[in-house]
Amino acid sequence: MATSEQVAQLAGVSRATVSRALNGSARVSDEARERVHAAIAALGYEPDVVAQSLVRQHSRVIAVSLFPEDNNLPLSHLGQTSQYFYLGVLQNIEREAVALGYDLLLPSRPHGNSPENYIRSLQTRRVAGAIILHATDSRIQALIHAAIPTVFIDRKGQGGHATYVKSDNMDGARRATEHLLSLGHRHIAFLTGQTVDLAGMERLLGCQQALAYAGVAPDPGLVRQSGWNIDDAYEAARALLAERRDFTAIVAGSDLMAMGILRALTEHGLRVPDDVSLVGFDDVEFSQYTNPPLTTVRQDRVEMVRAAVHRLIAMIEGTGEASPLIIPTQLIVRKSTGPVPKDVH
Amino acid sequence: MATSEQVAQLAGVSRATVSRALNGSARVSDEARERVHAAIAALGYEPDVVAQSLVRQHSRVIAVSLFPEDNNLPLSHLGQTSQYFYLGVLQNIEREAVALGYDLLLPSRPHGNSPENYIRSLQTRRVAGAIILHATDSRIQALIHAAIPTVFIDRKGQGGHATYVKSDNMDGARRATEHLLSLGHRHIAFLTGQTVDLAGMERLLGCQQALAYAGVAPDPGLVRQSGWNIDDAYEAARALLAERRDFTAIVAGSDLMAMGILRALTEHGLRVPDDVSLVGFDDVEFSQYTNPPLTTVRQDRVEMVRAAVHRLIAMIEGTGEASPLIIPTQLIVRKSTGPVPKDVH
DNA sequence: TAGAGATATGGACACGTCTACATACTCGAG
DNA sequence: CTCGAGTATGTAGACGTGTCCATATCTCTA
Repeated sequence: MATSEQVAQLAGVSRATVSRALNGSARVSDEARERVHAAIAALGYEPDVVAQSLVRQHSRVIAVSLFPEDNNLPLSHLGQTSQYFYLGVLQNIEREAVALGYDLLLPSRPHGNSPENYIRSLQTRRVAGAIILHATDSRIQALIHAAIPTVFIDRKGQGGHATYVKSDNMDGARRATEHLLSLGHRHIAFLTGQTVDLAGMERLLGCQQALAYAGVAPDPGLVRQSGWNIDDAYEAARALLAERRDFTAIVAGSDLMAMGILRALTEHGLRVPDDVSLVGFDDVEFSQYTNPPLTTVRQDRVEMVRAAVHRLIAMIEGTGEASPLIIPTQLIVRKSTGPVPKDVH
Repeated sequence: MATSEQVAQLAGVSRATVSRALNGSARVSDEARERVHAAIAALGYEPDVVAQSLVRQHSRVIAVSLFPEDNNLPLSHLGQTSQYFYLGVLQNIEREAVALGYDLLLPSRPHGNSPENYIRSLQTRRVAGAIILHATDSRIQALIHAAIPTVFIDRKGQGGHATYVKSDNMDGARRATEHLLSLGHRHIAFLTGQTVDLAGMERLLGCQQALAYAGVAPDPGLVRQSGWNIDDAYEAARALLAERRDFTAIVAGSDLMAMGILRALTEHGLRVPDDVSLVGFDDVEFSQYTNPPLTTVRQDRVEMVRAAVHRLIAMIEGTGEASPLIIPTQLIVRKSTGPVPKDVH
């Protein structure tokens, strides 16, 4: 591990000149620059990132909060969307950040998970900014209050150094519902995760809005909440079926939930889409492999993450805008939706 | 952000005493220690991790290589096991590492993805060790050659500062095959991913070993390789079916591949398990939700990661053993396997 | 030719922490 | 009382880099 001192010695210049030749902060003669680069190549020198962070008072590191604050839940309970959503998000974050020369950090929290400790751990690591996927309201507030550039994904958090990027959940749910309405469905159930989660509430509202616009009276008995995972949705669907309610279509809060619902319907002897139509949300990779392939609302993960990373870096480097962004969704029609059956069961 | 200087001033001692009181490297009087801790509490002081890393010449940071070296492939082509395997792995790594006070880092590679550049980026960041999931042979060799403590997951890499943790792929495949043999199957096809991948080769060997032990002559025409993803397996299964070969059971190289195969079988009018039995590998969460639920070989991800992190930290801190570990697998019998049909199709 | 201005470079300090060494103090034994 | 051993603490350098400031060199003009 060569140091800039050794480079300077070999090149016959001072360390200051080496530093300038590398960072281009001031003018260096062509001759000196050439000698420095030759020495760097000869020694295989690379600047010590840690020392740079110390003297520059900040590092090119972005903290990522990918898992819930209390990372003790099984993955299947990760959160509002499916767990499988997040690996794709992380991969995209990695690709974008790495291309821009930023490291990703998942910091440890030696003193516990309180918002204050989380902030402090970011500060002592001289993190340049943070991308937050799961966060309680108190952590959101703490991050906004601290002067750390932050972008929230799928959470609304906005302030001096914070902004957010999210999908247009309401519009997506509206489109899913309109799709069902256009197929003739009038009795549409909505099974979602907790509406305390922003996405859950927005998707419910979008669904209700479409019904209202079409002049269909909403039936409160057809709206159910459960956990966002397969099992809970399965149970919720079974409960709904047991009540023998009148419906010909279901909008699910997520693709995973749709899979649980699909299973409950199949076990109950109902065919999809012949007897009941089903729409999911997310467009997880598996959705095209369910039986039947799932009609769903696609979230644009690539664009979501691209926008988040670029907004964060704009905030870090003080260039460009950091306004919130709502990303459009897209209805993907596959085989789980069809015309309303002639004889309502 | 308070510094140790300010703490020292408030406590009426020198910076050295503050440092000693925190790190316990030498004796400090009870009175001084108490005053220091009071000052720390009053100022909300926390040591600067960056400065510590610089002076200590190492940091409590573990680099994680989660994605393929060229992170430009779609997730569905991630590698030998399914992508969904890896989020679980990362979550477990996070939980273990964070509990032990280590940060996780996904380093950027400013100068490209060559093994040398990767090593160098780890060194300049003063990383304490690395956990590697995807790696080419050349990167494995480079890591072993560098003096960075490393644990490979599902790759065999061993040397001075490197060891590995992997599932017992051969035994798992053997068990899966024996399960089919015990159900009466004699014509068993094996569809796997590339056997250049260690796991692919081992699983193939395990399958063949079980056949040999049972005295069943292997049919080379029933062994196929494709990509590890759903689509490629689907195509491979279709090709196999088009050849009208004689088989009553299939062992798939992974659960994802099994899903593609399942689809091909279903489209071909074959029922699972009535006409053909099917076994997967991995026990991805979705496997219990396919139709029918998939019989598969479970890899113990939690134990795998726990062992990897603990081995790495043992190597970093110079305590404990760093021997390779082969983790047992477990056969999970669900509904995709059944007795051999009376009339072979 | 002298002086001004531009340009190139080196010296020295700073970032925040750890630690080897030196120093001051305490206490008991001879 | 003195000396030595043991304990507690302060001083000063080190880690590897960036950058301000001063200095040296060069070029051009009056």
